[in-house]
Amino acid sequence: MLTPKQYKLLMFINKTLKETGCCPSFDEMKDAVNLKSKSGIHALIEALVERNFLRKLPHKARALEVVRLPKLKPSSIIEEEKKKEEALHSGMVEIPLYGKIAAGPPIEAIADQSEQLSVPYDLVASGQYYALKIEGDSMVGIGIMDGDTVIIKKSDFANNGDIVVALVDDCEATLKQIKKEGSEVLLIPKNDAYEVRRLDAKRVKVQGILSSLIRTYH
Amino acid sequence: MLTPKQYKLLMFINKTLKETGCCPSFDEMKDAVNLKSKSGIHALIEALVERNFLRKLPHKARALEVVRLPKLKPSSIIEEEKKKEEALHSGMVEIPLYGKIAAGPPIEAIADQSEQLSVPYDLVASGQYYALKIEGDSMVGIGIMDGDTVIIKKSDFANNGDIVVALVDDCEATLKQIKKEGSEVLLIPKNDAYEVRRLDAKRVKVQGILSSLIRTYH
DNA sequence: TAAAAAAAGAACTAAAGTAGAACAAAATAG
DNA sequence: CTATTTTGTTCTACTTTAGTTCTTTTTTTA
Repeated sequence: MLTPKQYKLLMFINKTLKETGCCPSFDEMKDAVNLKSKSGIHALIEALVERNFLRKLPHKARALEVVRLPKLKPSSIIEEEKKKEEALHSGMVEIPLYGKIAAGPPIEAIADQSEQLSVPYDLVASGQYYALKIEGDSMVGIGIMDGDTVIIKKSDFANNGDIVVALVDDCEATLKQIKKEGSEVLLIPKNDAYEVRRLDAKRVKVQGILSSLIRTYH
Repeated sequence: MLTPKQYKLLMFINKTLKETGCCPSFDEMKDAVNLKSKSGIHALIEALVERNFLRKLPHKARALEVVRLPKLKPSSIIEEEKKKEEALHSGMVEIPLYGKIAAGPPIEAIADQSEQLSVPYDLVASGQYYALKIEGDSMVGIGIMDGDTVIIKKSDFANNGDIVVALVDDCEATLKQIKKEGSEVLLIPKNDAYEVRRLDAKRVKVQGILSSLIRTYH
């Protein structure tokens, strides 16, 4: 993806911006990556802008912004750092996309053909998560639309009022609001066209709690 | 992003604003950053406004507002968090979070604490984007709820049926479905409790098109 | 060893910073 | 409301700092 020099420069710019709040000049950068001329910096920056790692305000000095950081480090850099442990590195923002949910087969049944989905880190800060695509309109009353992607935090326990992934009779998974009443459980859709289901608690397993939602248009 | 002078001035303005509650004058600023003429302050402020760190209320004296501050971190923490940071932000890009939208002041006028927001790269692959927090329930009919974060693609043009950020009379920004009828424009809420507004096309400016939506629970 | 890529260097262009003054607009005092 | 003061804007001129472009040299590698 990036050459070692590009990577090193990008990291230096990012570090400087965060540490000092202001953007380094070309001369400062050339020292940081051990070049003796700033013409090389120019080429590196052009490459980083073209690859969408940096953005610069045209015709402005010291006006660079880091857009993103690379997913993969150049292999030479990795080897440099291999001494230091780097176990938790990749896969951090990737969570499994299990499939569709509403009425249908249990999510375990489709879990094997899962894709990975990138989500913002702050949505999945602690705990185990997975994603599901919503199918159907039983929850439109609280703004969960057909086609939305929901991010579910794994949990086998839920509080009254939580929106949960509920597995009924080990064969049907739905997203509903949950309410416990004695030995029974209510699964409450959020759409007047659907009816509340009242089930024996033994038949219902909570598989996770709704944590966030992502929707794309067009 | 910032030059050292710009940074120094921004910090001074921010500090003064927090300590005294009122905005320093140009003369006070020129002393604070060791200038002998306030023309330089003017240029610095223009640069900070252009870079979205400051906002000034037009035709007002001492009426500057700090929109955001560059994210700073002590170098020790940076080193410690470097690997983690990389993992967190891989595949993510930063886009500005301007503020709230619904019925109210124009988005330029809000954004008291415009932050940056991390979003998955594939949501904002091409084009310029910004984020807004939804305030109000005028769009619940299509699942856009109070408190949701929407990601808007910058555009001054929209097709019929698009959900857009519309600026009315340069002073009121809302998220609505747009429909053009001759020289008029309809702004269509998606909630029966609200009425469609029919306005002369000249009064309405499109500021962006709804691109995606993120919601977090709890 | 030749071709390609990276780096260095110099010359140039552009932007940022400095200063002062004249002026326009906003805030305030009377 | 008007006069006065405070504050902000604009202009010119200049210095310094920063960024771009080009050619030459060095290094890499096919």
